[in-house]
Amino acid sequence: MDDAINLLKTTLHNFHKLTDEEFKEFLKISEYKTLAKKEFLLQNGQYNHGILFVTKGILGLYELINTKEIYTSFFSVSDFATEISSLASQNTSNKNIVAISDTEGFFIKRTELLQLYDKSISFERLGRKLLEHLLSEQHTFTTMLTSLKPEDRYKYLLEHNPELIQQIPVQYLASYIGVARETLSRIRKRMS
Amino acid sequence: MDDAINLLKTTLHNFHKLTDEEFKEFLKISEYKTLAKKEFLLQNGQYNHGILFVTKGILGLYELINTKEIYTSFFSVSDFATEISSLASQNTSNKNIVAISDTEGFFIKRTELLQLYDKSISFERLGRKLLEHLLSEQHTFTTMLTSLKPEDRYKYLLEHNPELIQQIPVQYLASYIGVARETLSRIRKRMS
DNA sequence: GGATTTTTGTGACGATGATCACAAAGTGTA
DNA sequence: TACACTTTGTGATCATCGTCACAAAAATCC
Repeated sequence: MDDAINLLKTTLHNFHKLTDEEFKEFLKISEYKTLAKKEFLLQNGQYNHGILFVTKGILGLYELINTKEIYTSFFSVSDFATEISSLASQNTSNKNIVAISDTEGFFIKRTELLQLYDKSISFERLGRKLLEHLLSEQHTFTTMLTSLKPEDRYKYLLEHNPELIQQIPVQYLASYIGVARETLSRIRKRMS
Repeated sequence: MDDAINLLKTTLHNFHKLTDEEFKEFLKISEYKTLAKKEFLLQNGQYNHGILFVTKGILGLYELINTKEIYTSFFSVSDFATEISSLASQNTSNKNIVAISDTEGFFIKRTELLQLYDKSISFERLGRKLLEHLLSEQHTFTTMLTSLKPEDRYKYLLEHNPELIQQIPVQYLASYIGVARETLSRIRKRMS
C-alpha cells in the first residue's frame, strides 16, 4: 500500500509539485479500489463518477460503433483512467471502461476532485499540466494513425507501448490501431 | 476590432467566466496580429512563443513525416492555434503552423500567459477547462479515424467541419484523415 | 495577361486490407 | 477432466487503397 501511495506521489509530482499538506488532502479523497477482470469502471449510459489512478493491472476504454467495440485508450500502472468528456461535462458517457486484468488503484471521486480544485490553485495547475500532457500524447497518437500504414502502426506500439502488447487481447489492439483483427494477426505472423 | 474582442470574450466565457477585471488583464497580454497566407506561426525547430486566438482566416498544423506533410489540426475562427507539446515543455517544436489563408487574431505570449496563470486561479481554471475540451475533441477525432473507412471519414468532415472543406486544399484534408490525395479526389467524385 | 507554380483529376496497375467462414488454440469453470 | 466460451489463426475472395505518371485546371505572380 505504501508503494502505491509513493507511486501516486511520484506521478503527481511529475506534473506539478504539491506540498506535503496538499498531497495529504489529495490522498484523503482517494480511496483504494479493486476491480476484477471484466468489471466496469464506467458503462455506457452512466455518469462518470471519477478517476482511477491505476496501481496494478490494466483497463481499456472502448466505444460501441456499428456493433463493434472500438478501443481508443488503455490505462496501465501510473495512468489516470477516466473518460474526459463525461468527466468534464457531467453528461452520461457513451463509452465504457473495463478492467482487462485484475486491477487496483486509487479512486478519486469527481465531486471531491471539484472541491479540491476550489481549494487551491495548486490542484488546478496539476490538472492543467496533466491535461496538457494527455493532449500532447493524444495528438501524437493521432499523427501516428494518419501517417503510418497498419504494419508500421503495430511496430510503433511494439516500440512505444510494449506493455500493452503483452497484456491486451489482439482483437482489442487491432481496433486501437484501426485494422481488422485478422489483418493484425497476419501482420504479427509476417513479423515473427 | 470590437467584434474581435467580443468574440474572444464570448469564447473564453464558454469555458470559464472571467470577471471584467480578469478579462481586461487577458486582453492586456493579447496583441493583435496578422499573418499573410503561407506565413508561419510556428516552424519546425523553433520555440513556441504562444497562442493565436483566431478572429479571421484559417491555419494548419502539420508535421513532416517521411518527406510528407501530415496535417493533424486546423484552426479557424474562435480557435486557439498553438502546438501543445512545445507550449507546455518549452522545447523546440517539430511541427509547423502555417496560415492557409490570410489570418488575423490575438496573439498571447507564452511568457505572459504563464504570469497570468500565477496571478489567479481563474486563469488556471480557464486553461484546464479549455484543455479538457480539446482533449475530448481530439479523442473523438481519433475514434473517428480508427472506426470509419476513408469515405465515411470524409463524410464525417462534411457533416462536422464543413467550413474546413471549403477553405482547405484537398491534399491537406487527405493527410488529415489518413488517405492518399488521389483517393480523396476519387471519393469526392463518387459522392458528387 | 501570359507564364509559372500549385493544386486537382484520372488512368492503370499492383499491393494490401476487409470480410466471411471455419479451424485451432487457449482460458475458465463446473 | 470435460465442457463451454473466448480468442486467435488461416484460407479464399473481393473491394479498396496507394502509387506512379501525366494531364487538366486553378491560383499566383510579374
